[in-house]
Amino acid sequence: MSKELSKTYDPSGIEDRIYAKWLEKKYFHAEVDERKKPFTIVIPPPNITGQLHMGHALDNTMQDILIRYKRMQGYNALWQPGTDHASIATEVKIIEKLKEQGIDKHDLGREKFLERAWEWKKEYGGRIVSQLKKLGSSCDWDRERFTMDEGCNKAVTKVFCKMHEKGWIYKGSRIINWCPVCNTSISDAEVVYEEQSGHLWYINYPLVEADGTPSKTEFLTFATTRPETMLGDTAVAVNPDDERYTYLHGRSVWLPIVNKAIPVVEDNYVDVEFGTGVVKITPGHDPNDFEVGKRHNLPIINIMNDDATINENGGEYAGLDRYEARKRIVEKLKDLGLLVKIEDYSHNVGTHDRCHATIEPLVKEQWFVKMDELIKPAVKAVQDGDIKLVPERMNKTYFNWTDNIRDWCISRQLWWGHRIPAYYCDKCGHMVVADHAVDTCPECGGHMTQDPDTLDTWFSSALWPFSTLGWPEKTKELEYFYPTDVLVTGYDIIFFWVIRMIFSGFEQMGEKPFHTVLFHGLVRDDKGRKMSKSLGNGIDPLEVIAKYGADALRLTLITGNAPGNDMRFYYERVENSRNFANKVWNASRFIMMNMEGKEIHEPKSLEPADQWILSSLNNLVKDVTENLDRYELGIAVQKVYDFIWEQFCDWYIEMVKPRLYNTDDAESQNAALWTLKTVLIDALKLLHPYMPFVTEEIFCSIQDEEESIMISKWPEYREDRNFPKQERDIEIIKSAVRGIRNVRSEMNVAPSKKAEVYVVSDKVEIRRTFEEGKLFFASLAYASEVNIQADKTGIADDAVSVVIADATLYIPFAELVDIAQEIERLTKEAERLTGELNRSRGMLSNERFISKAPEQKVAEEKAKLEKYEQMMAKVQERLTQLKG
RNA sequence: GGGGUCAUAGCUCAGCCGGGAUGAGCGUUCGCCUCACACGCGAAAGGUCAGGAGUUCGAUCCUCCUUGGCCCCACCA
Repeated sequence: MSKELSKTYDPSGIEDRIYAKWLEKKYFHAEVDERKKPFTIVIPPPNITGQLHMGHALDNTMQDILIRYKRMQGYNALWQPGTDHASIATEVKIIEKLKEQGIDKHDLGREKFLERAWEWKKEYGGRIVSQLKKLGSSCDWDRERFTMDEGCNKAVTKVFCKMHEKGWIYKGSRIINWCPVCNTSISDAEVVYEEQSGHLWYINYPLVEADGTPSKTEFLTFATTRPETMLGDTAVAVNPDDERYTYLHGRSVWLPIVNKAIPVVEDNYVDVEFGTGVVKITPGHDPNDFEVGKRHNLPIINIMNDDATINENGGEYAGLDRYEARKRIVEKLKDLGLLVKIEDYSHNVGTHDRCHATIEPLVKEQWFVKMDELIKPAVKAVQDGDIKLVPERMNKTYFNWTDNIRDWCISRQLWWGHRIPAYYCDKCGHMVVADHAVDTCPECGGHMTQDPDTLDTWFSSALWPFSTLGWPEKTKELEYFYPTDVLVTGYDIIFFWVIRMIFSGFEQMGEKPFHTVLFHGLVRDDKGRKMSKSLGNGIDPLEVIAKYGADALRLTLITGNAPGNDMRFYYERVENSRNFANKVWNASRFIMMNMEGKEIHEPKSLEPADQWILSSLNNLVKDVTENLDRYELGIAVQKVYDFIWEQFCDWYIEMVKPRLYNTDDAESQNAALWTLKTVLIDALKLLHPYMPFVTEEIFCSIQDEEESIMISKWPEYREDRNFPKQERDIEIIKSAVRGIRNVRSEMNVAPSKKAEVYVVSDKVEIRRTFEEGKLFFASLAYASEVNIQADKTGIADDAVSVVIADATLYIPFAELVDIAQEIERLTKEAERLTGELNRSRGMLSNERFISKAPEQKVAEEKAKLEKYEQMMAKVQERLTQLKG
């Protein structure tokens, strides 16, 4: 049955072999089965450009834990996998690659470019998937999807058409964020603000005289960080309540360089406190100015080309880069004597989250999703707890966004992505939005051309929970698995993705996409810095797997961290996880070695130690299950870890060794072996979601009945394995042993010396249990035998005499340290009990409590009070005894 | 400007929404290669739970204030 196992656990080789077996047996595959309850998770689709990083590793480990746990609990567990086309990220990559070959995207043309993109997808798109497999992810790979596969495309087009019909998708000319490097518009969420040091230029505009010419004496001073935008100025604004400038009302100022008059407008947007209290208004290139312009009907002048060079509206500056134009305009203003001063100024500048180029606000015609109505059910669902965010504090972040929501700019000037299903007539300009290609204009019969733009990559991700299950077709999968259960993701994409999935789910399916969102934090480096390519501080999960095994990596990512918090990753922690895998391995190896050649049967009677460990395991099962149900993955596994290492390995296995080695008592030996095996198997099951490989490997070696731990049954709490008395007894024995070890260590007793311990105690249970018994702790130090014998000598009650190296020590039984410490402890205990007694008495003398609280509560309180009083009496008695 | 979050052992962090700081890993000190495991075993040292005030019989946990980090959102020209 069992075979020779190596001394240390070596995950390499084992993991791939086991994963291949799981795949072959189709354990990951879920079919619709009305007899079973579904449990569904959709994967946050990794980008096809992606390489597995620590964030993925964490995210997918969490999902795998939940899905394996539920699968073992008997749910029909589906982990729906897939990848994301990642419109802009991929396009950028392909452009880069083309550049290496000296090819420009536009020279290649759209069609050829897309061919390259698909080739690229074919070549690299599967890379991340194979990396996820290395991690042990139990995704149903037969159902793998892609955001640009046929079904998803259908879903996207359908949603676009539906929402357009409803008026919730519209085309409009608005100020948008323009990335001059990527040459596309981007949504607000994609803008990241970076602190940049720049300058504040104070500039004078001359007032306009009554005859329409610029004044030579009267000037208006204002400050700007972007002087070049003056080419597009169409007004100057002051606050209507600013008394300094009331004289300006109704007047105009002269726009130098451009040489024309522009009006002074009054608007509350202007902050009286800042700068000079005067703002130049450039509606074409500033979101706030755009709003001001709308309020005052100001013309919009676009002065910039898509590549952020100045266009023909910039006169002599046309063709210059924005920064070059800035330089020259400042020089010119200086020459004109209109430059007042330059201050150093540090301010936030919007940049593109992909390429970090400074974004340029531009007025362009783009497609938008109207958010005000769409967002309502999404807000309500979280408010009502219909969708739970874990940890709960994420609600605030969520509402912070929904309360300030703006329309979503969904069109991108990119080629790789879902092309907008809008068609325009070349002749009359008529537009048709349709879910099929439209060639001829229904109005004039002219030729129609499709909108060149594609959709924001998050548009398709928003539909992911139902598009992957077959929507818009009415599939049995959709019926059965939707709504899904838990979504696991990082808090950093709550706006990009989570909210958009929620409102899309309600809008398209009429139902939430999932009932729980489990957020995790960022994985940082050992110094707490974000892992990034530019810093070069990223740790490759695949390297960690290669060196320590996937189990060790998984355990490291899950422990020592509360939900939603960022975590630091460092190798010492991985080593600890690896050590734990090894510990489990060796404990199992020990048990298997002792099982060798023996027929183990369920014992007729168990010894207290066996009952103790079974009972502890029983509690553990309950604890772990409860914590998993609360998504406390870290706490749950910590408990398994402690149980296996401390209770099971350090105590139980050591306690049981004499029985294993004693061939005279076959019954006792069998009971010990049966218990070892039983406890180990259940503990392995509890550990399996976290460390799937090592647990599977051991499980398959130690028993023949079942072929895989991953489809075995999750342990359940059993009343018949609840032995509270034995738990207490063994705890006392443990504290006795600890006390003895303590004394040994402090007295520096040579390992070869034998320690004899005589217990004289009124603890009847102990006496009965270990009467003339022998506890052998090989690990105590060499040959330390602890004889616990009753009534050996007549020492005081509750004390132990330890004979070590010919000296006899007396140790108080309760603590087995010394009397002073016990007195201290008891004094504290008395203090605590005083508090408890006061509270309890207070409550019971409170009429309102007596009259209003449920009877059961009052009874409980009374019982408590009685208990406290008894405890207090005991403590007091013992204290006087000790002091006396 | 708005919001969140953190401050617990030398380091990194847990601590179950008021009741003995039970802590964990790493590190440190001491003793051990004991026939599962030195990726191990045993023992120990180390914390006025940031500071202050309040509520309470009782606060690391609740309220307020102060200080110092981190993050998100908005963005003032």
